[in-house]
Amino acid sequence: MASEQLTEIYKILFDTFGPQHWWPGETRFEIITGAILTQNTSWSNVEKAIANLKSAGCLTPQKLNSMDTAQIAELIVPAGYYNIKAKRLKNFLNRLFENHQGRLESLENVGTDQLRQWLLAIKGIGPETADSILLYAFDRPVFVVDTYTARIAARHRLIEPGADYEQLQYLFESNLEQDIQLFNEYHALLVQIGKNYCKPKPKCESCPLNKLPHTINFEFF
DNA sequence: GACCAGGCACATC
DNA sequence: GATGTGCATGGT
Repeated sequence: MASEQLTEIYKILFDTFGPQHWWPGETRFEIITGAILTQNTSWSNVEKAIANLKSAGCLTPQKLNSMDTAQIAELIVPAGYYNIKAKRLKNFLNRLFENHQGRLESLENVGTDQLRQWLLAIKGIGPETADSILLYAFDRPVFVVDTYTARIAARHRLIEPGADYEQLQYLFESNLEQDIQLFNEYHALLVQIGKNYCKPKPKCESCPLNKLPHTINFEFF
């Protein structure tokens, strides 16, 4: 049964790594900004960009919205893809000011499905970024899927290799309690073990999940 | 120097 | 609908 396996995996990960305290970020807007900046980028690089924005006093919707794309790009260089990410931040802000007067609090009243659609309609926000924002900035019970989630689920035979985002999300959401804190911790723990063991060149021999009764199959990768 | 990172949009077939 | 490519810095 998938739910039992998912619960067992969670237990091992939590016992091994402990609470991850996600999302790192002092404000809701910092979390949203980080979610866009971390697209296909290591968090250590994102931290430098966030620090630049903070020390420039730009980490609020109002301040960032008053800057042009080139100015933003300059500050977020360490995060990589800085031109496209500056545009994506502007896309988000443009929509936030058009529809909600630049007030993030105004989004609190929007239903989860509707908020997800609103986010996905912004160019540069895909399913993972949208769901990260929903879970970590707006405390909605949405499971965040990323490349590690896909690899780990496939290696443990929980899903077909090549499964798409929706299928992976359904696997977790339909087999776990709809618990915001559980979803928060689970995704963070998957990233943690992913970074350490579940890379394209995996280190399965020493992986804590290798103790599980079901085997990991390398043939797919 | 190669490989990888907490994706996404767009072109092409 | 599936597959390929550009975007870019910084750590291992």
